[in-house]
Amino acid sequence: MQKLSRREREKQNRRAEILQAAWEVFASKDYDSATIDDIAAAAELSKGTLYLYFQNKVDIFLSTLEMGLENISSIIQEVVSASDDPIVGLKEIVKCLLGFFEENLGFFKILSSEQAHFDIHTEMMKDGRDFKEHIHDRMFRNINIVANHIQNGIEMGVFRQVNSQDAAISLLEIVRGFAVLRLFMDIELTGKAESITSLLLDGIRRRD
Amino acid sequence: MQKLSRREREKQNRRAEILQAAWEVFASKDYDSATIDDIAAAAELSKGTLYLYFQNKVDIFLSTLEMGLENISSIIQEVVSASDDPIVGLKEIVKCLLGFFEENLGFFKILSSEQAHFDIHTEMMKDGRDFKEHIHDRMFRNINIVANHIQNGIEMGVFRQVNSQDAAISLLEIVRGFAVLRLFMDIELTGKAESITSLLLDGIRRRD
Amino acid sequence: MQKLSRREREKQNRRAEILQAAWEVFASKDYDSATIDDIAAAAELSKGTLYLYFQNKVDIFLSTLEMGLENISSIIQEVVSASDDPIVGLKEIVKCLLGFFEENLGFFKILSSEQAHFDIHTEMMKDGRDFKEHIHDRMFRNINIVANHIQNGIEMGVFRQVNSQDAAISLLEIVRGFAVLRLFMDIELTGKAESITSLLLDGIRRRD
Amino acid sequence: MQKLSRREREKQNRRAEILQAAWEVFASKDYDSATIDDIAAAAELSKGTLYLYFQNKVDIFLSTLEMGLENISSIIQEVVSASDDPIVGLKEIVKCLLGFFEENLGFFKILSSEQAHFDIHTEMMKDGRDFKEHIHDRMFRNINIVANHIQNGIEMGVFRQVNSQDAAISLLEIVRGFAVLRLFMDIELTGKAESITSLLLDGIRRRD
DNA sequence: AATGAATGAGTCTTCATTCAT
DNA sequence: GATGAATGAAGACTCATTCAT
Repeated sequence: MQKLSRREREKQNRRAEILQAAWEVFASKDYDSATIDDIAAAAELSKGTLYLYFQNKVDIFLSTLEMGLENISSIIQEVVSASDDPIVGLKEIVKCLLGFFEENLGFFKILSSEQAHFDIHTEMMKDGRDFKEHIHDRMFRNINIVANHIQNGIEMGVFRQVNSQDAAISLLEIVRGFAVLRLFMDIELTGKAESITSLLLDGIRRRD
Repeated sequence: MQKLSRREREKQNRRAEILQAAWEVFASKDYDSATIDDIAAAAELSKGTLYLYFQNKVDIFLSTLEMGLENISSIIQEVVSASDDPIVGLKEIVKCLLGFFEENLGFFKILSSEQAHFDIHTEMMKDGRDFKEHIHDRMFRNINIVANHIQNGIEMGVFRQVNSQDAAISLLEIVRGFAVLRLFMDIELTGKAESITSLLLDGIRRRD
Repeated sequence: MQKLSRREREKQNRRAEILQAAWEVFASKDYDSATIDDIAAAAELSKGTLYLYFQNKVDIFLSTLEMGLENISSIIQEVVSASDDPIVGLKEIVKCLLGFFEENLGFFKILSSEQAHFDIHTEMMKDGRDFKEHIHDRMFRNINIVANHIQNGIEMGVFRQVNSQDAAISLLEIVRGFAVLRLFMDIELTGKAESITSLLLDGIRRRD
Repeated sequence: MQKLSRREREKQNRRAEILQAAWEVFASKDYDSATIDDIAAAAELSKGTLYLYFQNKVDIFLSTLEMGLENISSIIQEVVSASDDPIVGLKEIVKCLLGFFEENLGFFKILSSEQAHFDIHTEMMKDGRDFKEHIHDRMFRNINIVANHIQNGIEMGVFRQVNSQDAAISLLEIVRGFAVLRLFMDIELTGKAESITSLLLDGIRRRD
């Protein structure tokens, strides 16, 4: 059992290595432009070997996506856990996400472009349905971490009685939106943190 | 000259027909999944005919996108023009956009998924550079119509001194974000108008 | 009948115009690279019109070739007729052919490249067989004009008893060969006349 | 290293097999008429496999040509090396070339028809320029082997002071020319050796 | 007679996937 | 477990030819 366990561990490591390679490839190319050969080359493995660890190309792709979503989760979770003040926490979330996207523009590109086509891709897998839900779960987990943070602020009396999930979605989408623009315009992403946070906290309506 | 003009008009009509067909196809499939045959079939024309009206597949795609962006422009512009009260106007913009996306979920899918890959796609065309800027212009036009509306509100003293372009981007991205969710969850998109507007206007911070 | 005859004449003229355009196109492109559109554009006519004067692409091509072969015939015939001295005449033939090829490198390219594939091309026409023989007749006419000139020289006792047709073929092929080289090397074609004539007249064996 | 060497050898063999198949296909069809499918079928391989050994169709074609030119080189070189007497050697060269073309009418067809279009074809390859020069080198190598033989004869005092390269070109083109005729007429190619050699050695001018 | 819009068969090329070694 | 040669289905694009106007 010890031996089997080591085997298992090695298998997991190899899988992680491949995903890391895939991450790099998908960061620079379209899903369709990226080839299995590209990934194999990046992983310094042969094409055939990839099929020992993944069902097919979609499997690799969705697993990469999953990994990315989990990374985001970790980051947000960490920030949330570290903050006592809901307002400071919110600012930190925005800042961290902007930073993460800035550093991982490539991956973020995938996330943005494929989000809307999950259904197509997941249908290409044998157990696609499960995978689809799995990815959705990951996405909602991110939303919910933020929503919980906001809910917490509401309960503490710092935030008003908004729909915390809607607010969380809004936050995440605004950040995503600026990151997309970053692909075209020469804006400094992290420089937008202030402006975004201000909008989220106080809106645009004037109070006398 | 009359005759020439008719020819020209017919050519434009045929082009529009093809774009309409392409719109339908791209609404249901990935850029890569959609084939020229699909579009030809939808347009009830032969493959070769498409190439009389467009350079290549990318040309068809980007032209479709352009058409969609112009549709959005018209809608926002119309709403903005019709409203005297900045706050009411803002509510209307959100409501209309949600409605448009609800009705054109397919197109919106394209917009979301390919936005991040414009550069790749535009590079595939001979005069791609021009096209790239062209599409970007269209995107920014949408942003600016909303930004101008907000700026107007600021000048009228109804909105506070926010960065109007950042606010416009936020508005558009929030709407887009909810539309993406609509693809997965069974939410009523237009029902979110109230919640979104409230957030945009007053933020989440509590005022006593 | 007068009217018909004018019609007929006009038809021939139009045909000739098209062939002239085709000549120019085939001079710069492969048979396969040259498109009907190219020829139509060069002739300043519409695609469809070409089909009123020719069966199909192969017909245009072979007719162009025929025209070219007839041009060569005329040139050689003229030189031969003008010369009394067989040796001077031979020199003139070589010089004129080199000049013609130099001026019509494009056409000569076609001649060289398609010569070997006549069979394939002629098979593509309904009455291809006739055409094939027709073209061959034209080729042999060229050979025979030169052969007759040589035969004449033999009978005059100026040339020795060689097989005059073989000699004619040799002459024509040497000229053709240098013209092919001209496509690659920077040689002055007409400058080779002396060298070629000398070889043809006296060979390479040394006489003491 | 032994194993690697075997791999390498097998790869070369497979390449050679494909070229052999291509040789046969190109012998019976135009460059454009011959399809990748034809070659794959002849090689008893799948289409895709060809692309593991060659960049594209042009690459296959030019490589086939290269092989053919090298075959000719070998033949001429062998004959030249074996002969002490320049005159006998010259006769042998003519005889051997006629024999080779007789046996390889198909290849010779390619050589003749595409010679004039090298430039077009080589431009279709990524490293086309190199290839172009490469093929030209091969062509001139053939010319030069013969030219050297003649030069040798001149130095031995057997041939007169002709331009040896021009003479070599003439020889090769005459042989080529007869081979073209062989495609149309029912002549026995090898039977022409005597006549050709006589012309080359002594020309057509009568000596008393 | 002239046009040129429409056609669709035909080809190269790519690439995910398999399987013998 | 790892390899990479072989496969073949699939798709963008071209262009000779037709035909309604």
